[in-house]
Amino acid sequence: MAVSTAAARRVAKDALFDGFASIAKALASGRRAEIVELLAQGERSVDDLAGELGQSLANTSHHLRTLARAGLVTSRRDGTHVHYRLASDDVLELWWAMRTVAATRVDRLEELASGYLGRRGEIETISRDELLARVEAGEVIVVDVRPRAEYAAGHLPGAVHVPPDELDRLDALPAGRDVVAYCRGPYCVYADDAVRRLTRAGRRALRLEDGLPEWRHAGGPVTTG
Amino acid sequence: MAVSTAAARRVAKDALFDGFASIAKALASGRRAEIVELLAQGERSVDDLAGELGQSLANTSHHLRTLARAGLVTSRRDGTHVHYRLASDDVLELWWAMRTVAATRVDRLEELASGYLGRRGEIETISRDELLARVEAGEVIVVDVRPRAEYAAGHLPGAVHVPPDELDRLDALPAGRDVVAYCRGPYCVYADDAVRRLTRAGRRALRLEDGLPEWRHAGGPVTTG
DNA sequence: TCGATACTCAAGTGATTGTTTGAGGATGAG
DNA sequence: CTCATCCTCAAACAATCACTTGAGTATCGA
Repeated sequence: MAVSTAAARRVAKDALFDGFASIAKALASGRRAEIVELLAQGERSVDDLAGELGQSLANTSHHLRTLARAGLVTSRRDGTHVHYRLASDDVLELWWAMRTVAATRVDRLEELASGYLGRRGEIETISRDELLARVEAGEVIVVDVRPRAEYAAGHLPGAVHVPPDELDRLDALPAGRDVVAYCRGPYCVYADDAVRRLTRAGRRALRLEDGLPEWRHAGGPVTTG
Repeated sequence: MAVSTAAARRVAKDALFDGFASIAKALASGRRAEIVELLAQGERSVDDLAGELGQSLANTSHHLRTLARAGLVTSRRDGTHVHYRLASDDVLELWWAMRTVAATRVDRLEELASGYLGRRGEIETISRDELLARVEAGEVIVVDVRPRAEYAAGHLPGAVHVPPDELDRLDALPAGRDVVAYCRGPYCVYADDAVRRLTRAGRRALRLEDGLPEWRHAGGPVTTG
């Protein structure tokens, strides 16, 4: 009797921890991690995501259903489109916790990051608090270099929008002030690309340490539309 | 050239996000999640963990090496024993973030939890702050119901140690004060077992909302030895 | 009603993973 | 040295997973 109770507890405990692990399973794919990072900017349709991921529609749909089954995303239908979004802010925090652990614990991560983002040594960064102060002092021009839909879904007040396929518009920014570019987050290339272009043109340019989702989550002011 | 650059970026981005996902992969097993929960109490030897998990030594070793390869745990040799421990507090926070998301987003989780822990409706809980206040007022007896090694590795100052295989020693606790039991964390049975036993015996007993690792991480006082 | 678009589903394939088994390496005791 | 203990490694199997292909469903506009 005591034996069977212990065995039953074992089975129940395994089932409970398999339940916890189901969350990690859902994130245990680079493609699904990319999806979460994209959905952190706001909701997206399936084929929008498929295009951004460079994956087939069917495969993207499959990944999204895996995330939905785990409870990490929800969907809503709008005509023929289905829009997916993160289920809650907890999911964002989990994703960020994962990113943090990866950055500090995975040996090859720095190498992988610079393989995608390029050498970052030359790129100057600025923290949220510093940026807030310099914005209020009117010292900087803030540039949002994310695609249109993401800018529309929310951006820093007063930010100039320069979508990534029109980076040449950076050349027309009024002179005299430093430029701070931001994008999706610390592992997004857009702001790096912008800062490199501006620096090459002889301007002082910096990138915000992290992206809009982190800014919003930290309670920073955000404008939509 | 622009095409090949875009394709190269795609490959590099996939590799980077596969790097992030490697962390989730390491946690994407109920057995490994149990290992992390156990290591949250302090370092443990391989066969100690194997016994606690109800898994073979070889399999436990294999899981530990998977966690080590992902950078989540480290090991040190002591004679014939190899002791594993969590690599950093970030790992703890990641595990807790995962637990939180699971609790709020996985539909079946409540059911799985009560399958292991039993109905918890009747068990009264107390928060960290409340407990600190009542301890300082001398109003409660605090009982640590974890196994010996974990108590030795750190416990609440003044806590009485009643290991889970000697729960009958609860009957000898001095009367007149409420009893607060704590154990490994919110998904550990030991404190529940203790509270149920005390309640059945007619005493007022509560369980601390979470366990020692959460207490320590929140800056609560901890005694070792 | 018809076609087009956006998405989901099912089946299949190659790759990866969890577990067991059995052998082998490292350490300490005698 | 030999033996026992603790742990790791390699091989092998079934189970699971990622992605593709092709078919099927839902919605909208004409």
